Amino acid sequence: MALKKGYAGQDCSLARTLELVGERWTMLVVRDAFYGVRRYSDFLAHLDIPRAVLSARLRTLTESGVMERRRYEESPPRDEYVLTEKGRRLWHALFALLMWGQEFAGGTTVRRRYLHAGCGTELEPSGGCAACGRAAVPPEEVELRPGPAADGPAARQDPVSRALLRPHRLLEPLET
Amino acid sequence: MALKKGYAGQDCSLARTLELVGERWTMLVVRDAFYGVRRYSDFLAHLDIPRAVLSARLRTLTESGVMERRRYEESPPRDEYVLTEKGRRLWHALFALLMWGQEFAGGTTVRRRYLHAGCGTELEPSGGCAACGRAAVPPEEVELRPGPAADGPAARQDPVSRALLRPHRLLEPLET
DNA sequence: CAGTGTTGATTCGTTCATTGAACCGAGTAG
DNA sequence: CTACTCGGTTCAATGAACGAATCAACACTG
Repeated sequence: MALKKGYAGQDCSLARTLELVGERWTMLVVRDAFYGVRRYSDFLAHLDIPRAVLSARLRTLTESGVMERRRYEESPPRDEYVLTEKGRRLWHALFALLMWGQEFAGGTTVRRRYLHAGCGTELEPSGGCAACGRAAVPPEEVELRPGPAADGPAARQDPVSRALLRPHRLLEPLET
Repeated sequence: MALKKGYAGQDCSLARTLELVGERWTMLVVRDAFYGVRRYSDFLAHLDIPRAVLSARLRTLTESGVMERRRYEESPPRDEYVLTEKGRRLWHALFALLMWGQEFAGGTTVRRRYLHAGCGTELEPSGGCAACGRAAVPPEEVELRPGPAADGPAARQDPVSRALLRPHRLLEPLET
């Protein structure tokens, strides 16, 4: 996991959470999985992550039950990595971190907007929907849309980034 | 920050957030700050963190405006580290990670409970209060109480851990 | 059926971060 | 003067991340 002894001695839910998803890159892999990324090569292209690290992260995520490796084609054999229920439940934590970054670490450019699908309202920073009165919108009901700064000069040009310029339901496989 | 180039190329709120609070130990330092820990030696005793790492984390947290270093005694000169508004706004993300760990990474033992102070209701996993209908309870209104497994055999014995066995309002300085 | 391309990796040398112990300096109490 | 506490820094050893190269399985092309 992390370094020498994990967070030994910290018998705390947060420490245990960080053992699973607190390593470098792990949360970004999970974020991409919410965005609909499923294939090794797509994670690789979108994250600019060393291959060895991506392999290691996908392995620990599947071993801990956050993601699941699934054969979706027999010939040629192709596997995909998808979030399990356990993984999907990370949405609120991930969204909270995202909103915090948008407010405090971002500057002014909004690259992506998160809407409550159907209702069409933008999600609250708390992850709820003001229009519906839902305190916690599950990721299946969230639609991702490009924000005003989505296609700016600093935008990435890989296939995944381009695919994310189209409105897209979270967790649905991405069309690259 | 992190390794060679941070998360260069990931122009995303989440990546920027992780640049600030995604390093090893950082979130645990922030958690302790919510618990009321303020002094270098108390972080050290409670976290079992190498001194060099604690110094580095406190420095980056103050440099990025998440925490503030404050002189609270002139002779002998003593400083304390407290969360800024920017830091306090991390509460919801931190609480979401905590709840996820309690459900999925914890086992069955609940060491701490989080109540809406005044109202006395236990917080929802979403961070809201069902009784008051508040979608997002701010940390100032959260009371921390020991749960059933708080004083179990695996409990730490440092002064900070012992102080946390008493009911305690978040962010209030801890009496050690 | 040899050559080329794609996918999903592993291996390896270099660079960087973490660890834990030792050390240090300011200040104070005895 | 000595001892002790607080809040660090320094240092050698270790482990993780990086990026490039390589590899194996399979499909497609000519």
